[in-house]
Amino acid sequence: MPYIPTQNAWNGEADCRTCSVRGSVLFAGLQQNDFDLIHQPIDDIAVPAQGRVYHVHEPGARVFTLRSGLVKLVQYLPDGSQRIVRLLRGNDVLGLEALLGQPYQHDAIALTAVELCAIPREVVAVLAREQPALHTELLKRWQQALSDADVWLTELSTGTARARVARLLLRLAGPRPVEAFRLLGREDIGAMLGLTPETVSRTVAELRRQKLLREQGAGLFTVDAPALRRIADGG
Amino acid sequence: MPYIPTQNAWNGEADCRTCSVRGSVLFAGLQQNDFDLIHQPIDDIAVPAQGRVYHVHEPGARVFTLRSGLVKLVQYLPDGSQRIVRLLRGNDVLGLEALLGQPYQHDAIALTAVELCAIPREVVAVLAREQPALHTELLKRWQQALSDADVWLTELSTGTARARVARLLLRLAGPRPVEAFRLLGREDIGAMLGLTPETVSRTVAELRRQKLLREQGAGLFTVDAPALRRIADGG
DNA sequence: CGTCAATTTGACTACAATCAAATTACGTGG
DNA sequence: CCACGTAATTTGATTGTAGTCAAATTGACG
Repeated sequence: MPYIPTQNAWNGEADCRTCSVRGSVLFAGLQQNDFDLIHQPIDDIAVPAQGRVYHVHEPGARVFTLRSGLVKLVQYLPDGSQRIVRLLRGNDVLGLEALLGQPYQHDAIALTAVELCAIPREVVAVLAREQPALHTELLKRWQQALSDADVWLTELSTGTARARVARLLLRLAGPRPVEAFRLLGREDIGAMLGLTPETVSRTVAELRRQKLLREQGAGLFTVDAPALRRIADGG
Repeated sequence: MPYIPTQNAWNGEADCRTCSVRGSVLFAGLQQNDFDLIHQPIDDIAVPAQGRVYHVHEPGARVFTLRSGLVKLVQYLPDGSQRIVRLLRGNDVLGLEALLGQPYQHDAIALTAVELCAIPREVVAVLAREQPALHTELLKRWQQALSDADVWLTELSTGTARARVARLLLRLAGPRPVEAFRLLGREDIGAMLGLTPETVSRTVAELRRQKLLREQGAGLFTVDAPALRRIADGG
């Protein structure tokens, strides 16, 4: 049962010189004439929640910049069970493997409604050749992804269920836990932490009883960051 | 107790135009005059078992090519416990983050006696600029590392202790499990799989009783690959 | 309001962690 | 080469935590 019926991406604008990629860190510093080098369309894409951005093993034709929303990268085990190996949010890049002519390594699935720019790999290749700055930026993204993967492994796959859930909540809450955030489905959380949905449910429920996780209404939550950090660090 | 007394690298040859980096996949295709671009020494380094290639947070001055031996990349949790996030073997590259001017992200520790080439980041940068082929090769290495990290997480941090150990053994045995291999210490195996040394010991012992793992003498082992695969896939 | 899926809760089991002790392997110096 | 001391590994007994299976509840959506 690894396969969820595919909900395809919705293709929008055919060209987006004015689109916000230009404001994204990835493309910051490009001049107008750099955009003249682009001979293929950069698509502006919207994907609804649960929709697929790309499918594992699909030939990697485009690199994506995430403009808004949340995307999960999923990998499958032979027995059909799944593991979420990374979460991507605003301004993250996905599908970098396309630049090497490789097929995509994961299923990329939208967790919320998502907007992204789909850039043909040829376009990125050309721009990178002309613009060393963009090029360096790409390398940094690659390294960032790698570093994320390592931290993900270390933090979210080690320790008790309580500690793992605490670490994930801190991550979802963001660097300064001022604003409320939306909680993910129990199954997704389980797939990130290597736990069953039931265990996640129980653990979350307990944290809520202890008021370390508080619902603000409309499915939005805030955390008691210091307390969670204690648990995360093995308190 | 996260710190093991550092055993430093042993510096050897000051220059190695004739050294085997040239034969490595990374530098394959370079011409003699490409080597003329090198104005800084490429050191040939030997590190004894348990020695450190580099230390986490140390400024990343050089990229390394592993010529022989086995290296682990280690990351630490706030509580001092450690997790091995990758294993590197012949012809793998480590310390790529140095190319971006970043500090090293891990402790790189030799599991066996190790030989490697230490290449100043400036050298790689220059060569990469002159030789698009090398450049592409670098990107591939980066992507490879990322892909390894994802598989590592999915395979080695998911499922029962039995399944994890089975997957690790298959990995250590190599693609075609013809030749014998050396088993790692129980603590290291534990740090890779997220298990305690005791659990690893018990699990390994059971696999040996079932003759799915056989000692050939001198601490060398062979596996019953098909049987282990069944266990790995949740049989 | 009814249906279906997701979540919660409960009871029980299985598995791995922990603590402790015994044994083995290994490097060192006699 | 052997004896010793130390570290690593194995084994045992017990506890604690998470998995499993099942049922009840909630929630979303038509």
